[in-house]
Amino acid sequence: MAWPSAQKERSRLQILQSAGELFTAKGFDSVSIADVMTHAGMTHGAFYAHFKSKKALYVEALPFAAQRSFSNHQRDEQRTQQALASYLSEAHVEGRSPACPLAFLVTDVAAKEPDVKQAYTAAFKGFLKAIEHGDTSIDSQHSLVLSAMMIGGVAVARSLSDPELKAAMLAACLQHGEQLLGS
Amino acid sequence: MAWPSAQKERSRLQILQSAGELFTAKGFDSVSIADVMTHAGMTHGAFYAHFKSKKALYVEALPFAAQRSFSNHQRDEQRTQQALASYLSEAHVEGRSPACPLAFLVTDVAAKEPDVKQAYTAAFKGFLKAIEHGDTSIDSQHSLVLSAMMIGGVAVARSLSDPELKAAMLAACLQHGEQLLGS
DNA sequence: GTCTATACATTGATAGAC
DNA sequence: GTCTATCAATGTATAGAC
Repeated sequence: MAWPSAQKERSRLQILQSAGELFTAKGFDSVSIADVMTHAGMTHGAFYAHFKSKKALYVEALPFAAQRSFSNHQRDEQRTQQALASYLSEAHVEGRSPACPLAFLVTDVAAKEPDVKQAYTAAFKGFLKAIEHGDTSIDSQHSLVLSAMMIGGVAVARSLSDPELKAAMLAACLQHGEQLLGS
Repeated sequence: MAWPSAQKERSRLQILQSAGELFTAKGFDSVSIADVMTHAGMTHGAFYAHFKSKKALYVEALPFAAQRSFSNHQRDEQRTQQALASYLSEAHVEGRSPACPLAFLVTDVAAKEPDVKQAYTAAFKGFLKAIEHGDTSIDSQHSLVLSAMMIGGVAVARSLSDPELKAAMLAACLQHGEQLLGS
């Protein structure tokens, strides 16, 4: 068997990047393969030279987007407090910074096949590790609480039509999160 | 204009009930009108005598399902601690008790039209009120944190493939929630 | 490997009989 | 008001030319 050419690898990454953005922003079902491919600069026929199905793409795009989001919100190595504020910001909720699929796709994943849930679970464990290995000390129980509040806070904020309530939600979660990190 | 007959009203409620269950369990896009109508004991052609579109049904089914879930998890009037435990239970996550659309559909609503988000927002405000008007005292900031943690905890738990992590998540949120209610 | 074209299934919504 | 039948649109996946 031959290796994939460098060009093929580039196309593949383009597709993953495109899918990560679009799935996270609009949800799996609301994005067509044609959407993904157009946004990646190709036509939809080329898709199946890289992935065997739309679901297979989802399983790979989810951790890909998670990685991108993590390294963005946590860009200063391990400054956990900074990462918390960045995560619970309006910029994140509005999608102006690379969005976290753990928050944007929680519900989306729930009713899907086991391998999709496994991809989510793996990414979530990475999320927990990042919280626990930061520059502040937190036990595993509180890291679970913190993650639920961060993901829930962002997800709920995103679904609210009332701007003030949205802002209040993010502020309350941020403040409580700082408390959890400082205990 | 004439009133709706009692029979029409019954059919309408059947549809709302069916849609509430199915949308909450599988998400809006994964459920067809035919699914809803079959589950309601009718054929899909009859749908448009009651609602003008699938989206219009969503806007009505969401608060309908929320109401049903609330009164179930909070069946003993205002015993907030009990309601918390019921909400953060595996039975709820597995969908064995009437599921809360606020948790099961957070992500689903986010990318949809403003009126859908308004329906979600209204239901969420009801959720907050229920927390604040319970038998324990909690300020509005902590009720926001608690709601984010409850919704996030249930939503994340539902998307995890690892049973132990799922149980740990629910247990951690429950314990911290009791703490929040008792301060 | 990427393109255009198309097969095939699903589904939201409408039409007309009863 | 509910039924059966059907239209029109969308979207996954495949086929074949380049």
